[in-house]
Amino acid sequence: MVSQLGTMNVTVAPVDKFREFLLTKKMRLTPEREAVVTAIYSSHDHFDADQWIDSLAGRKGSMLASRSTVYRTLHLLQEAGLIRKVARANDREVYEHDYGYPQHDHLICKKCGDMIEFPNEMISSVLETVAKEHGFRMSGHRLEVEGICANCSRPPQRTHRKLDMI
Amino acid sequence: MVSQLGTMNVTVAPVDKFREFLLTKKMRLTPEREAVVTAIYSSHDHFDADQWIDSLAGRKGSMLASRSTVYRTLHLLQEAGLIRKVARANDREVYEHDYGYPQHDHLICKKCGDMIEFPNEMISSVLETVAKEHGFRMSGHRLEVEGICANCSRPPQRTHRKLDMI
DNA sequence: CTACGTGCAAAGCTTTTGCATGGAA
DNA sequence: TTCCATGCAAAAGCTTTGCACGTAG
Repeated sequence: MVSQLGTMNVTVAPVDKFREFLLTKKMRLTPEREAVVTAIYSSHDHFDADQWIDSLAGRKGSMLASRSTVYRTLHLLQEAGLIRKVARANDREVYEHDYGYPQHDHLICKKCGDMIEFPNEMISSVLETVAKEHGFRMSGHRLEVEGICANCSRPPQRTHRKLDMI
Repeated sequence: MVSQLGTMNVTVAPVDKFREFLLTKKMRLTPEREAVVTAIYSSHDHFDADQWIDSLAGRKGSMLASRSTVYRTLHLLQEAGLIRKVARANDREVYEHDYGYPQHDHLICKKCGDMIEFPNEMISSVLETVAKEHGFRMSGHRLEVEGICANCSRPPQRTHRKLDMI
């Protein structure tokens, strides 16, 4: 059957893929692990551990997963190929979905911190060539392009407020 | 006059460039800062903070620069464009010279940790195109290609010892 | 005399780990 | 019963920072 997740070009939902992965390691898809996966796949934004710790372990009464479990699950999800580290911001690892979405890298604005995705077929093919030349078995890459985004490099021109006519 | 540093294609020695940079910030090239620069530029290997802390702050009697100073100087050297972060290994930032050497990126073996440099003109030009398309003012990039190096991917074939014939 | 620098030690932060408890098979 | 998992709290480990003292100009 086909996935009901419109934008994704996969047939197996992330949670299911994760379950499969866990099976191969004799591990279980616990409610906690499921909560983490669900949370992470509820949106396609970049994220770091803390975000989910806040929302999953934050509320005292109804904890969905503890800090430790979030971290532990993040590792598992990486192994499973469901997420990957894309950058490092504020001393935290930044992750993103790595399943069901086209390959891309990021332009990172060092002023506003915005991360702009761009497709990386060109780069991948260059890297494959390079790797082959070196007898290097490439398994992945991480490319952070640093600079100032269009918005932030606009001249002083005060940040558009309601009324912009003097 | 021309640099006496054979392999480098610069006319101003690193230390001097650093001094110039410091001047623009009303800072001084202290003996400690000089020691750090000298140490770092004594070889072209990749390095992390700890390496220099060990060798500069290690000996009790004759400390050349303290832990704090090494870290502080590393930041300055980055600002000055003399070094750059290239990767992250063992939870430490890995730096390399970023002055007087041709642009390149790295293939990083996740087995032995070896870092293989390769020229990146192709990649840079792709990135410049991409950046332009997004009105992004690129100032640099960091590319880590992960995989297994030729050496490590060779079949079991025991690591060549002295006698390799049975 | 004033501003810049340094070393020391303590603090900061994210991420990891040890341990006792709890639950699925 | 036997593992696999979790939460809590403490530990780890790199890097940063506050502070008091020195010292170049």
